[in-house]
Amino acid sequence: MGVRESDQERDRRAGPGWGPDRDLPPRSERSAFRVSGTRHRTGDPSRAPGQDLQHRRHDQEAWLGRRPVPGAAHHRRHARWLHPSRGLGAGRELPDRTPASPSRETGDVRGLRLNPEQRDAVEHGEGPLLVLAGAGSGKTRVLTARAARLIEQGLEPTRLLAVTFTNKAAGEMRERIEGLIGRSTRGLWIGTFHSVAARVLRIEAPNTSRTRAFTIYDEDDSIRTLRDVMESVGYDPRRWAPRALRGRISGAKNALMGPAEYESEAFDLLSEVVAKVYPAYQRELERRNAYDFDDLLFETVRLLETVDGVRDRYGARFAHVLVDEYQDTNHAQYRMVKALASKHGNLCVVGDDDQAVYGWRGADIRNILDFEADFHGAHVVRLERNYRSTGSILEVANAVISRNLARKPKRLHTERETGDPIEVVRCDDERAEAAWVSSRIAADRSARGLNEFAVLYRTNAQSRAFEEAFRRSGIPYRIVGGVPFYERREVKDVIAYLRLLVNPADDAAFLRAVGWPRRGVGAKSLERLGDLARAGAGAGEALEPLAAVAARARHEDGIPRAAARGLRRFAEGLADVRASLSGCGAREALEACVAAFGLATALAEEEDGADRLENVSELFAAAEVFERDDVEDPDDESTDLELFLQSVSLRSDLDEADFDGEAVTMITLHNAKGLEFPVVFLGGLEEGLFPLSRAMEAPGGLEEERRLFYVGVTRAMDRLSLTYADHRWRAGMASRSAPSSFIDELPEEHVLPQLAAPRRGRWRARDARGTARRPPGGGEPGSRSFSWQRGPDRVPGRAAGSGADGRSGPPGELEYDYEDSQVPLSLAPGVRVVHPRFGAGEVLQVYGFGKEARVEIAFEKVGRKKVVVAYAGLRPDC
DNA sequence: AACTAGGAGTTTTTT
DNA sequence: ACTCCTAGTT
Ligand SMILES: Nc1ncnc2c1ncn2[C@@H]1O[C@H](COP(=O)(O)OP(=O)(O)OP(=O)(O)O)[C@@H](O)[C@H]1O
Repeated sequence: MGVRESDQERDRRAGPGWGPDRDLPPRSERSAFRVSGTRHRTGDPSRAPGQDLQHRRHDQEAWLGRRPVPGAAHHRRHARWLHPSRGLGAGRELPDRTPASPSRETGDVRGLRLNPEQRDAVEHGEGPLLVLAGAGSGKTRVLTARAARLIEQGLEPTRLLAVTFTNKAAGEMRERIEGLIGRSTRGLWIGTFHSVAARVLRIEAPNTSRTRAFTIYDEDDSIRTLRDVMESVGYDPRRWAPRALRGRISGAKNALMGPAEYESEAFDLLSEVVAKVYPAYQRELERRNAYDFDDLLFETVRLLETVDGVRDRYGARFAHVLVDEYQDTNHAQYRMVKALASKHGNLCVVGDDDQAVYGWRGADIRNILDFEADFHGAHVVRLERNYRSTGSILEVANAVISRNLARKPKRLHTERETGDPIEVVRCDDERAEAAWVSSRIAADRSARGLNEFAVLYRTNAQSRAFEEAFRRSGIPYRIVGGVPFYERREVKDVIAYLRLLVNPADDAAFLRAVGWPRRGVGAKSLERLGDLARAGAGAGEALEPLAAVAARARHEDGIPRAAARGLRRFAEGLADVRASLSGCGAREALEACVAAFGLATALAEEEDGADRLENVSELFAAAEVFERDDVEDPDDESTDLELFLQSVSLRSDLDEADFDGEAVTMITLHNAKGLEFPVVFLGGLEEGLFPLSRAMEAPGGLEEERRLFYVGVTRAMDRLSLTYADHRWRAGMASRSAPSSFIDELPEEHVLPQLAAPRRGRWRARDARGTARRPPGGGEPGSRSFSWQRGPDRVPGRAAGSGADGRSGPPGELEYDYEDSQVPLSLAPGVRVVHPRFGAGEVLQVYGFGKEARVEIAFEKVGRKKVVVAYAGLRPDC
């Protein structure tokens, strides 16, 4: 995962005399070494902390003269967080002030250049502190420097808690602090709210209803569980979408509303259902020894606020609490912070209300705006100088954000040169957009390293076109976030076995594992198994885990012979694996499961078996190098496997096989918050996509989208290009869209006159002839909300003329010919056609183009059907 | 029980 | 496009 690194890089350069860190090879190589260095530690918990440090130092020496073995770099956990823009981009800034002496000895972090306000914040003593400042003003630098300074002044790292909003930010902060103090930050609690909460819950397990080995349910697990629960409470999951229920419950938990509170506030039909299901769902999670994401926060707050002594214990344990991106905290997080810092009030939060982009998750900007009133006597620092971007970029950012009405005015200035104007590029479609970006990068490649480029976008789906373009032109890239590989079916399946090993009560894992590979156990048998569990429990008693019932499944219980055997063997297999494991290593456990249940064989036989196997072997690699240091604590006795699984659920680890070499970064705007890149391409600036129409449905949605745009703009250090496409494939259908309204908000003087990317392929609009055929209103009323929206204004004259082949088509039609397109499309919604078998009908919807094109047709006789144009033999009905 | 086709709902953003 | 679920088939 890419994260801002240049700061750290600069910080390193700041001190030519800074301990062993001087003369570092490029970042990536260092991480490569860390891989081998830290591998020793994995699975060797007996090693004393001191030894560990020595190891690290040893590695550091090795950096001086050696280059790493290529390929050794995979999966060192922090490596992934390194900022792509490390290196060149970062180096253009003058070195920071040189410290008087190597800081490792003196404990001086002031070699890091800080302006007076920043220094004020860094050196602020006890008591609450708020740094409220705009983008690129050095907030994170302050937070990091402050942490480093506290440690250098002798505070044990274990007594520091630093909380961030995303995993990337957490990893990055650790890196930065380590960079500053030149040694390991072992024992420092640093992580996301969720991971910190999970850790508290592990340590405090005796004070909770769960054991230390609890499972963390992700959204998918939650929904499945809810479905089960709904059924047992008597609601039909087809009538009430479990997904919607989950949303409500999640919202409630983040507002710290338990089932009882929720019930009293039920206000509509759905919430009445929720009120019934919520308590049952909580009981079920407890039975399964599981928490869902939101429980982590909820339970931690409950623990801190209501269980005697817990809050004081953590209050005493942490002398200081630091929170980054505070504007994105929701109520539960706020209460958690408050409880943790209540004893001493040493709470330092930094944030920017203009970058609040998680409202949809319950984040409340008031947390930061009211901080002063809330934490009495808080010291407030404001930073107004931006150190990141050129004048043009900053002006654009200022202009954009000033459009927001619900906002405290704030203006950033920079001393940097004006720089190049930003550019806005119009493209035909997403492929043209991606092609333009990639040709741009290819052209600049000689001048800049690929790590200096980033492509930002609103939705993950947009990465695909870029990916293809980069692949075509041989430009290495890395995708941050996206669909994580552990969300793939096969990976989840394999992980289910591990989960069951660790937490036998995890029915969701049981159901997954028992269903794959096939072992003669079907839905009926599983239902019977559930009956058995119910029969075995007395009234009010918790049901026995399904995995346990499975161990004694018998034909006499009404389970088919084969199924009963399958169940028993499954249970035995698990028991065997459990018995055979000598240690608690994740890799070891994985291997044992794969071997015992023939998982690899089963996978290999599947459709894209090779790919799936590949993914599973990546899982192996991830398990292999899993390190517990980030989650390690003297009070935390969890095993490696337990921690590994929890990390997986928290998405804090594992990644696709990304590598640390030179590569363009592709990342969503949300994920990019907090990062910086010399050259930024921000794609998809189209009305409906960005600002995203769905997001605008919520109150304040447009302003939040605009803040997100502001975040995007302010990621750029030197150059910024915005692109939009006239046509785009969205959700399986072609759409046209207008340029984003955000483009109109840009100050002209800083924008290069519009460019248009060269055309690729052929999107042709046909009009003129046949206009009469156009259906009134442009589409079928029943056919979703889609319409071609070909206003007369959009199709000047005969557009691109008739097709290359001279054929003309119906009106309002979009035609897209890529090189391989052989079937010029002459279909559009509303057109009447005749099918050789189904007869006459009217086109409702067109999916895809060329050979792949399919149309949905409402036939007069047989109703709606989807047919493949290339094979259907459709003729116009005239 | 296992497989398959068809359908329905999603495709914002993240922990 | 895509995944997941359901219903109907084998
Ligand atoms: N006093 C300073 N002197 C030189 N460079 C600085 C100074 N303060 C910050 N910077 C640089 O400015 C850039 C932005 O800093 P930082 O990331 O800490 O800002 P931020 O306020 O956290 O930004 P954002 O809100 O956008 O995440 C970094 O490259 C950092 O190294």
